[in-house]
Amino acid sequence: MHLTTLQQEFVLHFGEMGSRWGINRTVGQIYALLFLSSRPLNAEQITDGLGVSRSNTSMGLKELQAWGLVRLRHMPDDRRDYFTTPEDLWEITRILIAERKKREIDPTLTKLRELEMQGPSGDHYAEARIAELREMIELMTGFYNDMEKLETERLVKMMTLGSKIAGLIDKTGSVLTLGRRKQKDTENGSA
Amino acid sequence: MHLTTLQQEFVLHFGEMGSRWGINRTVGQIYALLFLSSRPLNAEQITDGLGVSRSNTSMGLKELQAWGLVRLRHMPDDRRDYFTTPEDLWEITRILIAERKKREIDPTLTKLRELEMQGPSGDHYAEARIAELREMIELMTGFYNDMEKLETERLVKMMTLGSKIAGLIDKTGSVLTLGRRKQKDTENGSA
DNA sequence: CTGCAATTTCAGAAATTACTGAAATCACGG
DNA sequence: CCGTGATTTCAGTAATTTCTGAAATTGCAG
Repeated sequence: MHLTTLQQEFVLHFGEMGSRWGINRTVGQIYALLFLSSRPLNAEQITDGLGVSRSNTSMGLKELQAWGLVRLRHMPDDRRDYFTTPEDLWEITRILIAERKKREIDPTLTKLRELEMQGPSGDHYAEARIAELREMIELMTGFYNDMEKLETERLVKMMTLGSKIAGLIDKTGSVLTLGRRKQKDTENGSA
Repeated sequence: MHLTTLQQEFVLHFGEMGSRWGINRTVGQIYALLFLSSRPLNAEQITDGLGVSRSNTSMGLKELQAWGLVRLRHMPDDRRDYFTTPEDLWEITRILIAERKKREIDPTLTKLRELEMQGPSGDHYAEARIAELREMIELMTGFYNDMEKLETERLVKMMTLGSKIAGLIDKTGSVLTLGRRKQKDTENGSA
């Protein structure tokens, strides 16, 4: 496996970023390599493409599979395992967000609820702060659940519209018409 | 500094989650302690509340200040530094998102642009994949920039509306009126 | 079964990251 | 200035995480 300069640089960058993203260098590199590869790769190709040990590759692939970021394929007349990343970037993004939520947020939400279940502690301020935090997380994860359900097409449209989308909502929470407004501007709302 | 059981548990949880959040245990614990504290704390109070070394506290506070998650206060007739977290959870959330974007996404976006600047590499597939990734990140960070500007009130409304917001957009990207629709349903759109 | 290639596991080594205590620096009041 | 308390720095150590090579396991073909 010879890597092009482009692949090299990309792979190294993902390796370096790995620690910030909560994965280790090898995992980042494996993912990067598969991401740029037009065909599935087997563990040995990855191993010598990256210059790491075979066992390290094995562990890295296992972790990527646990994240759902890498898939197993098989080739005719070859019993080795081949790996790919999902093609669709949106699918990848959804997976990433879902997994990070699961690992970084859900455990805390559970813990906060647990603490609230324990009843009065005498520390009113702390209790209030914990409740407030739980509520915010619930609001945000609720919103996430709604967005998660949307088809990609609609999400892309939303993102493209950007802040225009917020113009649709006034501060009371009612939805306003915007653009497409008929002749009479009389029935206006706030902004 | 004696911690209540509630504080203890919360602090320990944040310490454990720290590594998943890209901070170390002590930093997580310091933040947690300040978050639950109704009054500013000085470094010594933190140190013995958590049972870590004074120097560790100092480094942790420095990191939290670098994140913008902790603020310095001063008390009359006391030359020690006191620390608090911002009160407003939305402000905290904005800071967190902005900082994570800065650390986890911006460097990659820069790198991708850099790679594209290097011109043709002969690896069409990799080039296409990199361009595609850059475009998606640009779309998402662009959307983020728009959302970032909104007042909190509007954001909350948006999140509360949840998927209803997406109902406003049809797949062509035009904005539909929804609810508030006058008597004539004739001019309808898709959903 | 047996043999062999592919893969995984795992104990220890290597690398990285976090933490401490001692010394240095800072900053203010006298 | 000097002295004192507060804070930071930093070299060394401790703890944790990552990586390796060897051994174990898997699973398939003959």
